Amino acid sequence: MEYSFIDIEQKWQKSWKDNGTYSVSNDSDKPPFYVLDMFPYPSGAGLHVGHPLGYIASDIFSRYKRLKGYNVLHPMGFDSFGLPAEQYALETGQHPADTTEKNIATFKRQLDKIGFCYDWDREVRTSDPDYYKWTQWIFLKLFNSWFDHDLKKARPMETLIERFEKEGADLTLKHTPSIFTAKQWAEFSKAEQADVLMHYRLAFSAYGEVNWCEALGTVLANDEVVNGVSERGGHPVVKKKMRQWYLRITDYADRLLDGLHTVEFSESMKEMQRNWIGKSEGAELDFKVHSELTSNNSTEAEPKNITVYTTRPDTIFGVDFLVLAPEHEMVQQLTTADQQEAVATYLSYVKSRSDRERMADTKHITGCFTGAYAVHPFTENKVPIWIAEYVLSGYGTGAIMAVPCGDQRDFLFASHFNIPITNIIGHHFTGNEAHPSKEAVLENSGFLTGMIMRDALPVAIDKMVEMGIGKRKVNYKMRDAGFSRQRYWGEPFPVKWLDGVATAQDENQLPLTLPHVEKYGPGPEGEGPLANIASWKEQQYETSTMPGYAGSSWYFLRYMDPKNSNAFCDRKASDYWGQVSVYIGGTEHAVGHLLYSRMWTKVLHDLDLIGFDEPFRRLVNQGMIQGSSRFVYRIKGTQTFVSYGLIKNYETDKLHVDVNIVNGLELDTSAFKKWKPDFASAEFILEEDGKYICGSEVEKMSKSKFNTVNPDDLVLKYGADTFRMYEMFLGPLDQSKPWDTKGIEGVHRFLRKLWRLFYDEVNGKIWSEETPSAAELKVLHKTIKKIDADTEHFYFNTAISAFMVCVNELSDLKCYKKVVLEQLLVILAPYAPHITEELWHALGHEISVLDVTFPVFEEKYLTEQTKDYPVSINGKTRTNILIDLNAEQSEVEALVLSNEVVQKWMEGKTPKKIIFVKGKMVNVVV
RNA sequence: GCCCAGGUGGCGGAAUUGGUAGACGCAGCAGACUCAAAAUCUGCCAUUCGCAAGGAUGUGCUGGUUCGAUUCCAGUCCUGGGCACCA
Repeated sequence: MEYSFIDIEQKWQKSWKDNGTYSVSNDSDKPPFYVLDMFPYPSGAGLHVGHPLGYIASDIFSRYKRLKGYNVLHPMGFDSFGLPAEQYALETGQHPADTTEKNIATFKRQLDKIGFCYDWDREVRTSDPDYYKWTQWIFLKLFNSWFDHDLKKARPMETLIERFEKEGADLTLKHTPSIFTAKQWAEFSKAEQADVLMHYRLAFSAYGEVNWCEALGTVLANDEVVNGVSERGGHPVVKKKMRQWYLRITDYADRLLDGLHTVEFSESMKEMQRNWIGKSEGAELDFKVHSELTSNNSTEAEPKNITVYTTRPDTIFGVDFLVLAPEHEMVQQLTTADQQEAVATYLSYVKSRSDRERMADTKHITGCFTGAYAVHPFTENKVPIWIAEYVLSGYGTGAIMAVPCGDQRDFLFASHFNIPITNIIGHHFTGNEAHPSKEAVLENSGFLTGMIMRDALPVAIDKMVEMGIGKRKVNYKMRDAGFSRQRYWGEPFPVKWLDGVATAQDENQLPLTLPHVEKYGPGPEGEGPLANIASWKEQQYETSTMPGYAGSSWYFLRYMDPKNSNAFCDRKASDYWGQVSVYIGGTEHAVGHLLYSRMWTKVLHDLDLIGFDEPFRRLVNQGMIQGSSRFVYRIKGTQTFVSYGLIKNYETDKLHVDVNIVNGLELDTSAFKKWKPDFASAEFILEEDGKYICGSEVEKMSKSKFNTVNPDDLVLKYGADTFRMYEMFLGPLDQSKPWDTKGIEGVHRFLRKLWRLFYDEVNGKIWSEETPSAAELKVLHKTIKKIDADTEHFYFNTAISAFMVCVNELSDLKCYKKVVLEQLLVILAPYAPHITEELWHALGHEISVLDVTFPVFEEKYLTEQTKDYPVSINGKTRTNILIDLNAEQSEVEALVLSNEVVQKWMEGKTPKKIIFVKGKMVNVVV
């Protein structure tokens, strides 16, 4: 009897569906276990082999936990708001809702073929009004909450208003724009009060910079800006200030850091989040602007101080200049008359540069002197004030004190502009490069001279505080998260602008549904497409929409109670399931999505809406499946293609070619001619052996690079079980690897070989009721042990090789015994659910192999008496000697030294030392 | 530029706690079965010297620690991911 995977897979997929095998109840005696995938954005290109990698892993794990006796929640849904659907709408005029619907249908059909155990009754879609009603509802919670720094938690705005009514605000209250008394508060106008409150709301509105493209009249995503111009049309892009919504995630910075101690994320993942949050401790320090300036710019009465942020106040005596971010608010005021023109030129240059360019391009040192000077607070020397793009306005105070002898960027800047460098660390500073250290002894440093820098740090701060020119300051690299987009395909804000005051809508009126628009282009003044709708504008609704991450910041909660129309998630449901037990997804979400969803969870927890404040107990990262692109080389201006080995002789253009018409590196030239009409008349210059060899490169898998492989084709040809196991067999889950279909045959052969343990071509059924031998039980239990441990740790590639070893060994032993085989089926079921279900029922079982218990490994079958010890002389293995496992050092030494090979290598010398590690090895040192 | 990860045969990878480098699989080679093919089975398969026995070299590169290093440390090169409006 043949292994006909197509029939088997169809049969069981239908059976599981009909019997509701995967439906999950919130009411069970079993302990809950929640396995979650990062839900996909349903792109128009459909699923490629990269998508299922994590889904297969989570599916295996879910089934494994089910066999281990858990009630497993394993849902799937779609992150269906987003930019690509809108861009597609712009190009084709098709409504994003329609294309999204279509794409989701394709995704679901493709996912189902792979045999995942999702409970589709719990599916969520972020673009569904029944879903985004609750996204808007949570937004209102954020809007109506503030972060109480005394209690370190979010509280309703009413509590803050009460406080203002009773006590007003003093400087101890973070964020307050001014100090006021209770009486003054009462006298504020509504707009003034709203303005103060806006400084506290967790979702707030403020002005911020966006990528502005004048020619397109629209705001662009970073992704849409390539080399400083718009991707569409290649128009110039500049930064522009616009009113935006933000989430006050910075208030949660410390809790986001602390929370990392309570979760199982990889150390590198935690490290990335810590670096993103970027907590640093230092000081803010005021520099007086030199009085010369007042005479130059006499209109300004009093020169302000420049406040810099530094993590190294100990290096204060090494300050040779100050640098302001070009966007710093004091730049205009500081610039002297003769520097006006130079500064203006520099500012227009900076406006065209992205933050990324500004940080990455350290080879070109740019900057401009303002003409102004500050006064050093201790030496009273004149310190020139510069502006430069390497100082970013968003970090610290947007101004730094430059210490060239200790900071490499400052050093390069000083060298480039010939600014004299003060040395405060003696011989540590060579004059060729900066010496960034905290261990050097300070010289030439006034009251700090003679101290080690590390010790001088607090002394310096104390002195600055005492003089009233500085204070300790904790700083975060993380900024508040931009939360609005001038786009159509996202959640509308349930907010109206009444007399310039953002006014939250009543939650009973939710959802505020996304209205239909005629065109998807921008509104006037760079507003979103919603601004083109007269009725929307008349009602004074906010015209921007929420960003992609809004819906994905809480979807894991909705799965617990997906149909609830009275709450985002019933408290009983979230208390039953609790945190996500294991969350699986790519590291590309390391900082964005994970931080946002962690923040939302903390807010919901603070407001007592859920019982946990970290969403994900354990995080498993899968690597990216990369595409292996192939290239052909066309001689410029012709239809002649040159094989890779010969391209040096010609001037060629490099073109992507479909990987599916290339075998290894050899192009199928006739398939190539048929591939695109343009190439029908293609001619080739071939290698000596008559082949056309393609170039290759590893890149992101994408339709435009013609390097995608569709899982449907593979499932059709080899079956879902083979496909699932092959994806897992490729390598460690967390490692990125290029896709190569070549090896899939091996896994398919393995499943057929498994099949032949049950069925013989001639005799049909061959399994027996015989009692297994010790050797057979050893093979079985060795495998159970390995599979159990590897599955728990997501080491699926080694688990699969253990299955292969097991089936190879059972075949060699001609073991067709039911007792052994049925246990093998159970442990294999998570990996290959279809074939195991088929064989399990063939063995006579009525219930599904999903609902049995994972076999228990028993040590007694594995115990060994002896070991074939590797014996090395001076660390080089020379021979193996079979020794009793219980043998002690002295016995072993005697056995080893009497060995012929050992004696030969010892060349008659006496051993200095014999190292014996029980159960491992012996090493003789001569 | 900054942050994170990775670099082992022709290829994907294994060695999970410092202890026999190359498990398992692909590709390849030789053979068995077959009229033939497919399927299946058996053997070989890091490089190099050697008829062989056996030896030397070998985990990106340069050093270090150790009886012993793919594994630990320092430096360096290369590749991939992220860097705040792609998701």
